[in-house]
Amino acid sequence: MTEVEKTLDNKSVRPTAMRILIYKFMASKNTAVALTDIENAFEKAERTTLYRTLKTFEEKGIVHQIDDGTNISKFALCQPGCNCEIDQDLHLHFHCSHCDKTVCLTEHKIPHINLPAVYIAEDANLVIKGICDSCSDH
Amino acid sequence: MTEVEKTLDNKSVRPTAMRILIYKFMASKNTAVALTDIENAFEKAERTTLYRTLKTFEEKGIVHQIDDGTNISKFALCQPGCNCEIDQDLHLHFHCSHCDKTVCLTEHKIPHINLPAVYIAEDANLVIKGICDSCSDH
DNA sequence: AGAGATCATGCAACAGAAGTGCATTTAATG
DNA sequence: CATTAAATGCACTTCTGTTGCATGATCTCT
Ligand SMILES: [Mn+2]
Ligand SMILES: [Mn+2]
Ligand SMILES: [Zn+2]
Ligand SMILES: [Zn+2]
Repeated sequence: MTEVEKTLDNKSVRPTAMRILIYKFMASKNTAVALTDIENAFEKAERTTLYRTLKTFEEKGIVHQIDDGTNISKFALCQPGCNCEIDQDLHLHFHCSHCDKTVCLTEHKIPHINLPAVYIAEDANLVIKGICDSCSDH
Repeated sequence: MTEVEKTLDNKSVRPTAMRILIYKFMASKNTAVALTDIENAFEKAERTTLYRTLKTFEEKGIVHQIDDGTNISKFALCQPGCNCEIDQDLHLHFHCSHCDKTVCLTEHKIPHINLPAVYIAEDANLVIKGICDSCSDH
C-alpha cells in the first residue's frame, strides 16, 4: 500500500486506479486545478468520473473547492492540518490575471470582519487578483 | 430628461428605452442581480441585449460585477462615489446561502493584506457567506 | 470460492451561462 | 433627407456543470 493509497484510505475513500492518478496529478501541481485541467491531463479520462471523484474528494476533506472569480471552479489538495469540513480553514487565494493560475496561500488567513449584527457569517472567501511570482519576474 | 437619463448621459451611455428600464430595475432592487434575473423580469427582453447592456454599464462605471461564489456573475449599481474603474472600490459582499441573494456591503471595505513580496496585488474580492437579515429573523 | 450487495465507472444526454457573427432597426449628425 | 454610427434581435456555438442509467469492479458474508 503506497503513501497515496494510505491517504485515501484514511479518509474513507477507496483507492481506485483513477483516484490515485487524480490525486497524484493534483499533488504534482502547486496550483489549483479545474475539472478541465484534469480532463486534458489524461487523454483517456471520463469527465463524469473526474467530476464525481472531485466531489467525493471534497466531501471527504481531501480537496477543497476554490472560487477564484473566474466562474470556473478550481480544486486544490488540502494541506495536512487543513480541516475544511469541521471549521473552515479560511486561508486566502491568489489568482494571477496574467497566467490565469490560482494558488492557495495557506499561511495567510482571512481576517475577521465585523458585520452588522443582522448577518450571520458562516464562511468567507477572499481572493487577491494580480500578478503572480512567475509572471512578475521576467 | 429624467434623472436616470441624466445619469446614463453623464457616463457617456446613450439612454435608450431598454437601458433605462434595466437601470430602473436594478435601482429598484437592493440585491445584486444576475443576467437571468433581468431576463425574467422583462418578458420581452433579449438576452443578448441585456448581456451587452451590462457589459457597457460595467465599462462605463455604472455597475460593477460581483463574484459571489455561485459561479454566476451578479451585477449591482455603483453607489455615488464608487469609482470602480479608477482604483477599485474594495467593499465586500454578502451571499445568503438560504435565499441565495447577494448584497453589497458598501460601508465595509476589504482590509489590507500583506502578501509575500513576489505577488503584485491589483484587486481583491471578499465574499462572506451565511444567513442574511431577511432570513435570520423568522 | 460463490452469491449478493455495494460502490465506481462509462456513456449519453441535458441545463444553464456566456459569448460571437451578422442582419436589421434605431438614433445622431450634418 | 441622406449618411453614418450605435443599439438591438436572432441564430448559433462553446463551455461548465450535472443527472440517469447500464455496466463493470470490488467488498462481504456464508
Ligand atoms: Mn486553498
Ligand atoms: Mn458591490
Ligand atoms: Zn501568473
Ligand atoms: Zn437570505
